[in-house]
Amino acid sequence: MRAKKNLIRDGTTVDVMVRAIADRIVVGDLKPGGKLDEATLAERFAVSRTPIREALAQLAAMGLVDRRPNRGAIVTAVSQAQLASMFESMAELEGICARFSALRMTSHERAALESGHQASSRLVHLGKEEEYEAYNTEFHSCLYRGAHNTHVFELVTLTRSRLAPFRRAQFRLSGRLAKSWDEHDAIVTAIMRGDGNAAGEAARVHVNKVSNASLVFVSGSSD
Amino acid sequence: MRAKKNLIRDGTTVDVMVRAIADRIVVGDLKPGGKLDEATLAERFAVSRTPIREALAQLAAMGLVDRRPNRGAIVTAVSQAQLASMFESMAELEGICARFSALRMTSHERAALESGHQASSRLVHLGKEEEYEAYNTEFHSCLYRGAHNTHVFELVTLTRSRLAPFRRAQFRLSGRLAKSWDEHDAIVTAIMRGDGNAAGEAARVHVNKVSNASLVFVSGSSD
DNA sequence: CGTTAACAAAGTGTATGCAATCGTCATGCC
DNA sequence: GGCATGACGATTGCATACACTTTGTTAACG
Repeated sequence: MRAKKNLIRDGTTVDVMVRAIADRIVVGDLKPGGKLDEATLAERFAVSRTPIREALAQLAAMGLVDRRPNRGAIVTAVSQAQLASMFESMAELEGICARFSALRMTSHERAALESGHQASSRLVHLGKEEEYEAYNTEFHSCLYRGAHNTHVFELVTLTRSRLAPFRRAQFRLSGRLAKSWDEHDAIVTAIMRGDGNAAGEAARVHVNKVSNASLVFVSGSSD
Repeated sequence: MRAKKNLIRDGTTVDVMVRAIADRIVVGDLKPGGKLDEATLAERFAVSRTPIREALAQLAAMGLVDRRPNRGAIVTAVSQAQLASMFESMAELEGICARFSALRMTSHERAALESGHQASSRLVHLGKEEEYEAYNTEFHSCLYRGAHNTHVFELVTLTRSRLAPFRRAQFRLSGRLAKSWDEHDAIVTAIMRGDGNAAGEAARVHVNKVSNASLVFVSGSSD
């Protein structure tokens, strides 16, 4: 009876709701500061309030929504300062991952990283923004995994997911694609040399560039 | 006030449950791998299953419990490797905080940090472990706040809370108190000089020492 | 006319009931 | 005798109902 929905039924209904609501927030259907009415959401997704409540609790734990006791949930309004702090954190975390990757990646991981990186240059020359963005995600994931530190992986994944809505449009900036590749190249090169500090620094520089590119859009669109 | 029940009602019942269950886990009443039966917990705390469920969801988001669909929740069993990765993360995060603190602390924050640090030397000479541990917490909190980065603050606070159960006994090691103070001193000195890199390095060294001291106990007590 | 208090409506928080799912045990077949 | 399959029990997951808190509005009093 439940496996008939058009939604993918990976896990429990709560999980589906979490992703559904998170998507709405990320897409922009639900704006920062907007109230999240439990009954309305329940009706909209044709479920009861209980899974909605649990989903909101999880989203609150993720930081996507704010939940005041007895006063409902609202979409977290991230200030410019908070956003900047998150990007800064991201740069630091990626720096850590890159440094650890340079010191700890297995030969197999190194090979995969470099081959993917070299292959991605094709996407740059062809100007395939969408595909490059997909590869870019994979590239960074490689770094996170290569650090061989489960907790850092968690932290960096969490931060990245929170920043996802704001990172979307950065590749629209002219020349950003090629610059991104060059920055990746610096990271890969340092990792291949086993130079942890250089890799970390390169990664920090890279993310800071991305941050600036992204903040341009946000500052233009937000209040 | 709303405190008509015998229980202290700080916030919502769910919050109380979260803290209560988390306490049980931290204290050791609930051992890693132990099953968390919703009905049992509900009866034990004299509430219904609903707030227990929400509490478990939050605890799962915090990482203290694992929740398999339809199979209940169990206390997260942290492996030695995971624990090491968390301590390592902690060292990196504290390093970041110390570096930022060196560059960004206000004069008022610097003064508070140094005066507290100097005052703590008295606790070391008197061998007041309990009080020093309390001060130690405050010392590190100063660093977290001094970094002036809300997201890093969140991450480091989260990690610290997860490590709390394992950090408990470290000050029992002989001479750890004095060594801890010396390490603090190196951090404070670097921050006062405004030397970010030195402060970060000193903080990393410090936390790594703490990690080793703590892992000694864990390895001795765990499987 | 402004301020405050009380009431009403809306929405969250909690409790309980029912359905679906998973684990276990027993029985039958290979 | 061992393994697979089916049924039963236990526990989780979801839905609904009710109680309490909050907030906005209105009316009365200063």
